[in-house]
Amino acid sequence: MTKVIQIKQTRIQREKRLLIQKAALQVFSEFGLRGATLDKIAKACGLTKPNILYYYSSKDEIYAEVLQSLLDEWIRPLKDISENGDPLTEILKYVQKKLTMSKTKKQESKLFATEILHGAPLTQNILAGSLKETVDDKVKLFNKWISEEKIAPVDPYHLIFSIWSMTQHYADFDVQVYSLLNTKKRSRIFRDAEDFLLTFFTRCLKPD
Amino acid sequence: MTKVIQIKQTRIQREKRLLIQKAALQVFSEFGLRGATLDKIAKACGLTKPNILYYYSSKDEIYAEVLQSLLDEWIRPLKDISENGDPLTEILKYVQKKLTMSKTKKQESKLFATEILHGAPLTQNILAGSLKETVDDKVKLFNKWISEEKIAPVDPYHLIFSIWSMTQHYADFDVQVYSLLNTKKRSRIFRDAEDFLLTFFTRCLKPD
DNA sequence: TATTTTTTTGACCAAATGGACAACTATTTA
DNA sequence: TAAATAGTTGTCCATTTGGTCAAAAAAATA
Repeated sequence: MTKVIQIKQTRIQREKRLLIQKAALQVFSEFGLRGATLDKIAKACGLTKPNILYYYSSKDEIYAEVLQSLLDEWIRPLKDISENGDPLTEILKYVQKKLTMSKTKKQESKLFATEILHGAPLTQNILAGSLKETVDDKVKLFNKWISEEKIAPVDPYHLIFSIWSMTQHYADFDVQVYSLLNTKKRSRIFRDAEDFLLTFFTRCLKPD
Repeated sequence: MTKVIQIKQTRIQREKRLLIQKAALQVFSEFGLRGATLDKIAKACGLTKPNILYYYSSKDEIYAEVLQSLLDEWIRPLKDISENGDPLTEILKYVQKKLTMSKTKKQESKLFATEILHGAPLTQNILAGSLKETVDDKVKLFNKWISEEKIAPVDPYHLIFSIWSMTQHYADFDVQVYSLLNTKKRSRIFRDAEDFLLTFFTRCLKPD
């Protein structure tokens, strides 16, 4: 009568879970948690609804997992800012990485934005936990660079916010950005944005 | 048998429609179009669901009206940038106004962000219409200022995007911003943000 | 105040949706 | 290859939700 608990994932489980996650990311980022339905996710990955519920016990569980795996990826580039490199170069490299992510990980960016926008019901503890740790760590580093006069004295927290907002804008608000540019400029949004941002941050961070 | 069509709004109609709009803004900005329910809106304004549907024929109609009245307000400060003032001062004033709006019109900002994020289904034509007109107009002005060497040569479109993103960040991502700051800094977010942004844009836009 | 018009609401409906489950099929494993 | 385990699906159910409607209540008007 004892129920056997399965420990190791089978090949099929790995494959199908990944398939579902991909489809879910797509659907969640387009419609949000509430707008997304299991039927939409099912259609997007070619499985049936009960089949999806065989791998995940609820819609919320899928959402939580997609969000979790996204968050790890989200924090990483910030961690990569190195104490040893040239301060300005390190920061500009971070800006570039974030901008690239806006281009290649648009769905992830939008899903993350939607989550925060609606009060981060599932993310609060991560924001206040591992993300805060990393941010505080880098703030300390930035303050060190400032005291050594290697970058201009600006509030490090707001500097980080400005990098996040300006880069993520090109993913989250892409519809608006596209609407406002003509065809010519549309084809080189990311090149222009990179030029702009690098010039911008260089001017702002160069020590006096 | 002819149905009499009512032209003028009664006092009660004006009052109740406003009441519903306010509640709807609150609910839509917190839950998004799909997450918001008529019951939630009803509770938020103390009316019954059928009563709400006496004033608006559908949930979508309420959403459309709330969004419309928000958009007008949204574009206005950009229009106010004056050709006659000092270029840098005019732009900094605009930054300040937008930042203030992030503080005082948080719900509006979030609702707008959610709409764009999810593809701007109801806003596309406005983005490509009156907003684009205003933006193009100001881009021309900025380019004039650049050619007169009154501000530094930066891409005016991306300059506008940067102002929007950095200021709106404090409304849309408030949960994240709050989570990452300690109590001391939390109490003066907007002061610090203003300092940061004004320094930032001054450094970037001062002609060489 | 009597009549008409506007406003309000309880009860109801149909569609959408998250999820349960038993029966069936495919895959592993012994 | 037989037994056991994993995977799949059609069918069903309960809840939520946008919206209807007729009747009652309140307000405006004559």
